[in-house]
Amino acid sequence: MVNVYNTRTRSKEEFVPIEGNNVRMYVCGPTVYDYPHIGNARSFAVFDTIRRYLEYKGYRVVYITNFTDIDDKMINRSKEDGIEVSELAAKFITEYLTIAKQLNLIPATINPRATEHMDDIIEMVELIIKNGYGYDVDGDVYFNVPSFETYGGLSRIPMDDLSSRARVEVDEKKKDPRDFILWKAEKPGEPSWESPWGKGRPGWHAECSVMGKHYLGFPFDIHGGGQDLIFPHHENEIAQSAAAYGIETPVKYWLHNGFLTIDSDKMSKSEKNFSTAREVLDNYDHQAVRLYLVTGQYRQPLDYNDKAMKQAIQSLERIKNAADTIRGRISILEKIGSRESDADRKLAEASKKAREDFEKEMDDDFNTPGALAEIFTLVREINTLTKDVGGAAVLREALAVMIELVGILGVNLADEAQTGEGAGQAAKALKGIVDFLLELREGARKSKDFAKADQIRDRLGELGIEIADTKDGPTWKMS
RNA sequence: GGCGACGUACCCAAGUGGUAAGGGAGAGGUCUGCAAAACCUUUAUGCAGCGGUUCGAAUCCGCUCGUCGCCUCCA
Repeated sequence: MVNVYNTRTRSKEEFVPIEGNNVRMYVCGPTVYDYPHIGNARSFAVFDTIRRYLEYKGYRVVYITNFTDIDDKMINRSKEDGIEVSELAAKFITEYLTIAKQLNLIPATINPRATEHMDDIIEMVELIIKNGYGYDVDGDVYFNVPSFETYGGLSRIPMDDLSSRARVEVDEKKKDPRDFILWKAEKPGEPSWESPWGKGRPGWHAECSVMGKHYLGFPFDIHGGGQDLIFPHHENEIAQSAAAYGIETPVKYWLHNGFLTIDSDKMSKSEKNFSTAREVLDNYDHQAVRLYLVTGQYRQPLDYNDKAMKQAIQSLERIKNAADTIRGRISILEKIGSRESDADRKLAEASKKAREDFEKEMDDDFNTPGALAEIFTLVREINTLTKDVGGAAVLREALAVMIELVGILGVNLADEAQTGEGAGQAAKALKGIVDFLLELREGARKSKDFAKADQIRDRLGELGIEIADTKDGPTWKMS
């Protein structure tokens, strides 16, 4: 049983999909006007992990994450750069997809774009007007907040409080200072679409409501995004969707991830205080970055700094070493044959327990640090027991569990270099050659010719083949 | 001003009523020709502070201090 913290109710709730085993999930995607920063990457990684875990639990997940490719920021940036809005969008969509791949995100079921859904957006605005929640003034269409009684339900901002804060640019056209714009009348030189109110473009994040409805239907199960989207973005989204389609609760569970900070300050584009995902991924191992992003529970703030990254690198290394230890032992067993012992039973037990404990942590609102701790417990068991395990099947099972659990966190251990187990004639030959050299080296070591032994190890090391001596003989791996 | 989050060892970070997970770093040790890895021991009588409730609190309540966020484009 999975429990999730629902922002709407401010409490943990048992996760029960609306429809059987199917989970419909929408995560706010990037506005493609600039390079995503590492904080954006956290959001991507967090929701990817949530998705992976739900799939692991046997749910069938439809996962939608959008590209917002038309809004003020898009227009402003395209003017600055002197390129078309569509060109700008194409550039950063490519960038996003590259980062997504490097972070090992499972591709979304669909990545819809706002500009592909103009008809739907216009239809929604029409419905809002028709239902008495919106009005048109000279080509601008506003949502009338006071007419929507439950406004503020998600962010829990009292209506009165909102009305007293008409401080920034009071728009004379608005009936009420709290009203927000749904459709903006065309300005010269900006992209626009035909509508019943004249040429124009969407104002707020209408696309999220529209695409959520289009691909998932209301109500759907999970809507995710960063905490900064709670107000006004998601508050408005609920109001729009409810007002247009008459659905009281368009989304069952609202999940919001905490911020990633830099030196304890919020990362923010407007403050020029951020690192782009690109810089980070160029500087550090991709898998380590991914692991780092889930070292904190997703709702808590997470600080980004060199030290945190170094720790993630160490953690990843420890996990990889354990996997290599098993692989090395398997290859040794191929030579010396099996000889089962008490350790076999213990390791089998540890694998089973690791899976159970991992699930217990993840069931509790996706507690990734706790889940990671359970993985490390298994790592310790592996490191302690493997040298005495005699059955390859037990080792393979432990390795499979490791790979699967770590995989939920987005780290791919399966593709790691294996000790010559790869298919193909070249791989076979390589394995034979290295094994032969190791035999020679063992001979040298026996006759205390350490100079020669070290020479072999050093030369292989230069070629990217690392040797490790164990009690039952040497193992090697590609580094 | 309104709303909210947080404060756990040198660092990161779980735990939310039953007597402090895990990782990193440090120290000591084991193994080892050396190396790498690994293993063992060790590092918070205490969880911002002060009160209260309780047989029992890091966990609940109150107050204080501190940090941060949202309320305006932002994951």
